Amino acid sequence: MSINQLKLKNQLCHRLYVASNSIVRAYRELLSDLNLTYPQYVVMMALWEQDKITIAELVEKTAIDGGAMTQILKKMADKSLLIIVKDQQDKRKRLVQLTQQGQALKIEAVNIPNKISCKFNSIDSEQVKQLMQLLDLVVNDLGESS
Amino acid sequence: MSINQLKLKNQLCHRLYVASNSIVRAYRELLSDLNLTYPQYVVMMALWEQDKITIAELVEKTAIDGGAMTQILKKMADKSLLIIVKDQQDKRKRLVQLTQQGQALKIEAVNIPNKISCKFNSIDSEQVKQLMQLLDLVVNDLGESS
DNA sequence: ATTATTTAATTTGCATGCAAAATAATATAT
DNA sequence: ATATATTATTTTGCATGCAAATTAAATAAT
Repeated sequence: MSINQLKLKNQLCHRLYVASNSIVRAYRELLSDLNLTYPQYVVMMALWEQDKITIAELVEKTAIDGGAMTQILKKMADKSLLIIVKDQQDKRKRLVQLTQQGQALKIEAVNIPNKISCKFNSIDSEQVKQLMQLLDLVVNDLGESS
Repeated sequence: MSINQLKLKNQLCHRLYVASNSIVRAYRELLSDLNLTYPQYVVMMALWEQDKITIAELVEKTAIDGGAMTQILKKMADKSLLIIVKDQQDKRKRLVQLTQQGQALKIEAVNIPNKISCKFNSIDSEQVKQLMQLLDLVVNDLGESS
């Protein structure tokens, strides 16, 4: 019983590992046109939704590691997609703000979700919704312990 | 329409990204007892299923990148979990073989799947099965292009 | 048989993910 | 008010994931 559970075929985690790498890989070619990595794209999406937020808020929204976030933002600032300014009220905090170039990139990114959707032939939008709901349950169950 | 699709909340990929990191993180504490990282654990599971296979077969089974696999195997060999021997029939190939220590580790790992299962309170085994099936569909749809 | 092609692994360089330590600034406690 | 604790961010070190170049060995082609 427990021995079968040790098989890769029966493991949710390995499925997630493979699926996550697989879909990020699918994004990679589309994102290379925008000169963005996937985590950088996630940061852009978060900022397109709400601009001028703190790094902590960005970490919260994107679930990207804080240590990695510092590096990612630095590279994005080098590409003039955003600037990082000190919060005058609380000098520990830093605010991330899109440049015009960063805002403009949204127009080029608008079609990416559709292009990705086109790759899914054996799964309909209802199943995608279902999948996302199940994933949320998994994350919630795991997130409380940490 | 397309604009809503750009929101993180509506993106399957970001859900997968978060879920995958989240569950690997959950494994991390359990695996630290065995002195294994998650990818190393995946390699062990593959070898517990079938020992003495080529590196290419291991890459195929685990979906771990070939370049990374070289490094991972090197570290695992350093820990005396396995040895890497040349294939006498085809000297390009190398065979990966568990040591006694590597085989013995399986006994300590048997309980890990159960310990992980215990963390899932809001999802039953039927839903896990469903989730795995949906993930397989996603991977299949994406895998064919590459 | 010699050359060209393909296959199996390794190496290299870059971008995270993450834990842990270090910094800097604010808030708390006494 | 001063010492202590907490918060926000950065830094460091290690382990991948991945693309691209490299090396070695087996195959195919002429």
